[in-house]
Amino acid sequence: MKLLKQWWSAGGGLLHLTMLLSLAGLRVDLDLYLLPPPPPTLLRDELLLLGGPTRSAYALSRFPASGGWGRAGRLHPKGREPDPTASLEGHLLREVRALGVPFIPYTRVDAWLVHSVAAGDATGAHGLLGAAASSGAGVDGGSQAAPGGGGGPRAGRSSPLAAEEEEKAPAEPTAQVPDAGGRASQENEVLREKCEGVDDRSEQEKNEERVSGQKEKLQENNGDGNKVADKSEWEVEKTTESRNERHLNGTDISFSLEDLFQLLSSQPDYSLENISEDFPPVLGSISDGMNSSTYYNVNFTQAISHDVNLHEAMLLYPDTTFRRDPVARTSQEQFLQWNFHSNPEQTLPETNITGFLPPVEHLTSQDLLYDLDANIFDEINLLSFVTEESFDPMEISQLFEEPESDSGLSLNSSHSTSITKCNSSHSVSDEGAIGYSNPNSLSHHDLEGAVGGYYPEPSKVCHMDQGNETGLHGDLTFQHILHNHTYHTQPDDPEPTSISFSWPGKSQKAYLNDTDKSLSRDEQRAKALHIPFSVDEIVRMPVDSFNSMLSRYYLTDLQVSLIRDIRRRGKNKVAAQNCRKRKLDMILNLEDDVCNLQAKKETLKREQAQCNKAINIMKQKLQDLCHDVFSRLKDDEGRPVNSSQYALECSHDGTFLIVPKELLTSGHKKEGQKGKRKR
DNA sequence: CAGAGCTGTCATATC
DNA sequence: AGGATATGACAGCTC
Repeated sequence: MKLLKQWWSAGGGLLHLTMLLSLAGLRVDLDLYLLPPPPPTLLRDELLLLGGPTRSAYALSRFPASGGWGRAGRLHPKGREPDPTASLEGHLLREVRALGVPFIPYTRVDAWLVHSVAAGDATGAHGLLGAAASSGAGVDGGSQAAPGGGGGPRAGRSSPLAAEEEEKAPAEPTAQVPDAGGRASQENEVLREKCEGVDDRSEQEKNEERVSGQKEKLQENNGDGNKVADKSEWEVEKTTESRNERHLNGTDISFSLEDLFQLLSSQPDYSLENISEDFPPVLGSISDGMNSSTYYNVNFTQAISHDVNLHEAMLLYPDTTFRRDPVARTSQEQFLQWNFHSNPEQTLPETNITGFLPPVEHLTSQDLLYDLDANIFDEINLLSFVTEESFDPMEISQLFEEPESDSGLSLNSSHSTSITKCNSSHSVSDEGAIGYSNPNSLSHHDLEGAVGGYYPEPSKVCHMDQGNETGLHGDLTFQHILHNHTYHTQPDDPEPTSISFSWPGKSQKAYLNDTDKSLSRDEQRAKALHIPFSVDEIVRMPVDSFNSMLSRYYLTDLQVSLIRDIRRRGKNKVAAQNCRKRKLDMILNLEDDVCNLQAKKETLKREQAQCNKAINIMKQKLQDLCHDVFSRLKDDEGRPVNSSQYALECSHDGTFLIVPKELLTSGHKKEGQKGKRKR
């Protein structure tokens, strides 16, 4: 604790705290992963505390004015409100605040932490585990597990996992601080050999033992563990929520970072065993008597000493720290390099540590850290919204800042938003939707298009750990949905079935950026907030289904707001496209009409010309006829009739009259007035 | 670099 | 009255 204070005061920063926790195997990540967004109130408050302007005023402006931790609002279908403090975040916040740290971001705890929940260890036997699972990996947040309950503050130490590992571990000499890299390497080798010699079982065996051990411990500590395990999910939620309430009342709030570290040291999978393979043996123990694991022989104090200053690390690794090198290292390796090698000349062992941190589907804060800049603390709050490995705070900030958006709906668009299924043997099609139980409304394709999300059933939360498939097989179907947020950029991309994922031909960041570029902004937003539906679903969903979906599933206000925005924008986008299409059609139709009318006009003109021509012909014929008639006519005196003075007029009875023109003109005025009849 | 075209989004009107 | 739809206007992006 003292070191933590020093570390913080030295500018180590929050990120280092999270990194340390992450190194310790807890994997307290800056990204949310399974977590809902952080509480807006906290975000605002902590932003103020941080004193840094947010780059996402837009995002903040969209935050609901109220809300609790994470999925505030709907923790349970019955409407039970969540326990705002029943979470690891709450613990950490209090703990770190006690250290004078103004802010701790929303954290992510997954992997083995979740196992305790999935295995029915909701009694809080692991204390922190329960808290972590309840807040982080627990899909249903605090309703799932009892944070710090049951097992009490030292639950981590009494963890069956810790006990189990301690039994397996040989007596290890007291950790010593390495004085040089070479010595550290030697010790590391020795340590690795010991570890390998002791723990040569398969991961699956260990996981099975862990699960069984958790259950046993559950029975020991709570006595009703089986009852809890046998209870319905809703009942389990009630039980754990009641524990949360107890926790709220302060009866068992004594979790500390020490506990956290101790607990971490007892976890075999993700922490020290693997760390020890790749890092100099950081020996010794936490000075305050923390029951550090002798088996793993890792000292967080040393880790802290190696990882003193974020800014220093940034200066030392200006090029590599925040850039993913696709060829030489995985992101985890880079992170470790950044985190542990304050000496730039000290090279990182090229050991594959993917067993420590599954890369693709579990890119964690380490990944984020590459993208953080010197103003990283201004972005920490935004990191809280980051739920995907490919997001960095800038991206998230921009996501919510940029006024223009691409909801990903296009008449011709075919964004590939499918979730990569790491294990193709587990289909999601027959398990219903991700928090969307209407089988008629959600197809398999829709599921693949879901942008993120979690399943609201807390009991189904578990980490996608291959070693635990035997014990948690029934839940694995959802694990792909819950934990695998890798998105194909190419539909034909082979499914990443291996934990060791290599970024194809380009840097990880570039790859992720490209991947994200394939997603619309709304899709990215939905992904960031773990909206358990695809944008396409949200938009195309019928109104009734949409409304029932909003009311049926645990969605935070922010999620609901985003979903509605996505639907509104998507609908409007389609409407705008249709409108433009109609407008274009109208324009085209009008152009056709114009052409048709012009053609008709020309036809009429031609007809008119022909008629005029015919009329002229007729007039000429009439004139000739009249001339011929008058040439033959004689008056009474035998003189020829002047055609200029007289005109022929045909009467009704067929007779012709020779009428003087002046009479003809006046006769028009006076009908019936006729001249003299001529023959 | 300017401009046209396309697209997404918002505000508002209309249904 | 409220939601869905239509549309004008604007801005960003691409060519």
